[in-house]
Amino acid sequence: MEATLSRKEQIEITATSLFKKKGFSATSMRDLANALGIEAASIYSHIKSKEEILQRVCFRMADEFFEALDTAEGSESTATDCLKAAIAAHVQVLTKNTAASAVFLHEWRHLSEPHLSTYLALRDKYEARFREIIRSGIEKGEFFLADEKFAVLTILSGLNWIHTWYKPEGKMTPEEIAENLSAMLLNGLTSSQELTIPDTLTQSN
Amino acid sequence: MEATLSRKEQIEITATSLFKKKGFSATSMRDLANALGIEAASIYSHIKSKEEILQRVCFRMADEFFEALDTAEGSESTATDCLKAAIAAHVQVLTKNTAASAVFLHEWRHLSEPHLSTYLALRDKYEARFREIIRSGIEKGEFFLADEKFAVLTILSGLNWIHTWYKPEGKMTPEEIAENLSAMLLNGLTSSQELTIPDTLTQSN
DNA sequence: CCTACCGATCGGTAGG
DNA sequence: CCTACCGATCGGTAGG
Repeated sequence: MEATLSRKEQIEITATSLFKKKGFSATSMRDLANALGIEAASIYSHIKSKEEILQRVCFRMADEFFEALDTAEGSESTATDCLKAAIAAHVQVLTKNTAASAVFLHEWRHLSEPHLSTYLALRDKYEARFREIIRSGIEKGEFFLADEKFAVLTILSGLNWIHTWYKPEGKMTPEEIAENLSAMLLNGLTSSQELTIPDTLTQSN
Repeated sequence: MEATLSRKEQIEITATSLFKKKGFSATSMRDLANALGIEAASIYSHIKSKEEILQRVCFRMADEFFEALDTAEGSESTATDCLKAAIAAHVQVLTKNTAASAVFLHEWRHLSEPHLSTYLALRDKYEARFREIIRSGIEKGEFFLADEKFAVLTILSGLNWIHTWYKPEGKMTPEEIAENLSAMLLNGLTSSQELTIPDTLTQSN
């Protein structure tokens, strides 16, 4: 599997993992070089700057989130099913690469302009898609709430902790995680639509 | 108001705000000195190290969260009311000081040992208190879910984005925010227990 | 991909 | 609270 990775891809993957663990600012190019087994100066034959790595990770992840959402929104009729599909799509992307997800969610503020503004605009566009799903659900009488923006941010925030503990070898599949989250967020704790989920989760931290 | 603050408190408050905006690692002592209008070396007459500031903020916030939870849990009978009170208490602490909350939630990983382990143990203890509320609610037939740990992390994650946009002069009070969040998390989007909340929120970012 | 190196900046100390 | 300064480390370049 690793044999087919270019040096540039290896650098990106290793950097992403370090950025997740220590944060972008606290990760030095010498840390990265050390993890790769080369000298710091050698990294610059493959990338232009430390920030370029961050940019590539952030915007690649943004692409993936939009692509997953496009597919999810395509075929659903009710707002409820559409939201469930959007949640499942979001969880799929988060679990597919937890390190890149963590960097996307937490390290974007170290982007310089104009990349920072681009990033924030993309994020707002993504949230707007969710807002529209909620709004249409309210209109159709499927959802009951006063404020779409508030609801969307609560939902996304309720999904975006998954990267902290998810491991592919854990007991829950991404599909099961998505179902569980949809059930909690759509029906709440007090609804009796219980789910059958293994009660042992992969430990966080 | 500011007149009664000691220099040490001024340093802590200014540092907290910078740590929130730029992150702990990307904030230099010269940034901090500049914001205070003094020389970097002068800061060290009041504090021992940069990390000491982070430690003080993190553990003071931990204290506040526990204290608020103690009060909340004191007087409630049903698990539902207890959870609502715990959510309201958590939101109160988050909104009382958004900068310190952001540092508490996101910068703790820059703590060195043994502080890091202490921090993680405290966080687990806090989460365990929520788990116990949920567990007792399941036992009493108030809540329906398969996994307390998963539920608690989703709930807390659904609350912990508030510091990114809350401003005291905004349209929603902390009490209204807490009610809104309790309604979403306990009843879900599909329940018709609608709330009357101003539909204009303080803008995020 | 390496050696050799750059200027800038880091957290922090000495001594007043 | 300041001046003066420390050794270490930073991101990055030159030249091979």
